[in-house]
Amino acid sequence: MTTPRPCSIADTLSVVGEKYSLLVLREVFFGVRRFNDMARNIGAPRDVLTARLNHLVEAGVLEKTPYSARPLRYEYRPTEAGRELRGVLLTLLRWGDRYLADRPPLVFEHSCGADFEAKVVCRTCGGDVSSDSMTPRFQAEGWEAAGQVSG
Amino acid sequence: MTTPRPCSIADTLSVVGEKYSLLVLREVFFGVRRFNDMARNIGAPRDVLTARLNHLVEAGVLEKTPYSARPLRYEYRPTEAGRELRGVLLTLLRWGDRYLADRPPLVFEHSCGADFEAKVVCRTCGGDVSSDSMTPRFQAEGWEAAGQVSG
DNA sequence: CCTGCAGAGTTTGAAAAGCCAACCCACTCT
DNA sequence: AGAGTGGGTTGGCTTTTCAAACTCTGCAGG
Repeated sequence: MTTPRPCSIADTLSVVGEKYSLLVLREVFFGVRRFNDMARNIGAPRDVLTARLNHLVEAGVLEKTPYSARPLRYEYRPTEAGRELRGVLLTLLRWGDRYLADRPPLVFEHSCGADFEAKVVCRTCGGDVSSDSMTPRFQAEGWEAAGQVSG
Repeated sequence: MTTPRPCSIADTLSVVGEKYSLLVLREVFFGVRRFNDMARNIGAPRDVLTARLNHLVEAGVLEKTPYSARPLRYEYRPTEAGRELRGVLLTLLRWGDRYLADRPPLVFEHSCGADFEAKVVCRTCGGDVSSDSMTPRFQAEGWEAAGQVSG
C-alpha cells in the first residue's frame, strides 16, 4: 500500500498548507486586501506571495476583484469558503497563545465581554471533544487506526 | 517596517506549519507510533519525516520513548501540548469535508450519537464566532487591522 | 554458521521550491 | 519633467524535497 491515507485534513492542507497561505488568510481577515500590504505584514517574498494568492483564488478561498480600472488593480477578499477558515486560524492562535507566547501580541474581545479564546466543540450537541468521546468510522478499507484514537 | 506582524498564528505555524507536520500529528492521534507506519500512511519521504519528528520533539509537541531496548527503537507520542492540537486537526477536517470532499473518507461518531463536526466557540460564553463578534486589541504598535476585522 | 528479513533511519544526487534584489509598467502627484 | 506608488515579473542563487539505495542492529530459520 503505497498511497497515503485518504483524509480531508490532507486535502485541506493541500489548499492552505503551503508556507504563508494561512498568513495570507489572517491578513485578509484583518481587512488587508492589497498585495504590498500583505507582503509587508507577512514577510513573504513577492513572487511566492503571487503564487499563493493565485493558488488560493483557484481553490475558491479568495476572490480578486478590480478596485481600479487603469491601472488595473485587484484586491483579494475571502469567499464564503474562505471565511469558514476563520476557525482554523482562531484555533492556531489559541494554541500559540497558550503554549508558545508569554504575552499574546494580539487579543480579541468577544461580544460577551471576555478575551476571546477558541474552543472546539461538537456542532450537534455542543459537547467537549475529549480523547475518548470520538469513535472513528473509516469509509475506506485498510485504514484503521493502530490502536484506538488517543492522545 | 520590514519585520512581519507579531502573531501567535505565525508562531504556531513555525512549529506545525511545515509540510507533513500536521499529518504526523494526525497519525499520532490515530495511535500510529512508529516510523515506518507513519511514512506509509502519510506518504512522506523518510528523510523529511525524520526531520519533522525531530522538530516536533524539540518543540515539545511529541515525545519519543523507547519501546525496545535492543535494537533501540523509539515510539512517538503526543505531549499535553501536542494533544491540544487536536482542535486544529478537527477544524481542518471539518473544512475539507465541507468544501472539498464529496463524501468524507473518515467520520467520527461523537459520544452524543451524532456524526462529529467541529465548531469553534468562545471558551468563556460558549457563543458563536461571527465576523462582527470580535474586536481586535493589538498589543504592539503599528499593527492595526486595515479596516475592520472582517470576512 | 549463514541467509534472509524487519525496523529505523542515513546518504546521495537530481528536481523543485524558496529567496532576494532588481527591473518593469501604468499611472498620479508636484 | 521627475519622483513616487502599486503590483507584479525576471534572473540567479540557495535550500528543500524526493525516491531509491544503503547502513546498522538484531531476530528467525535451516
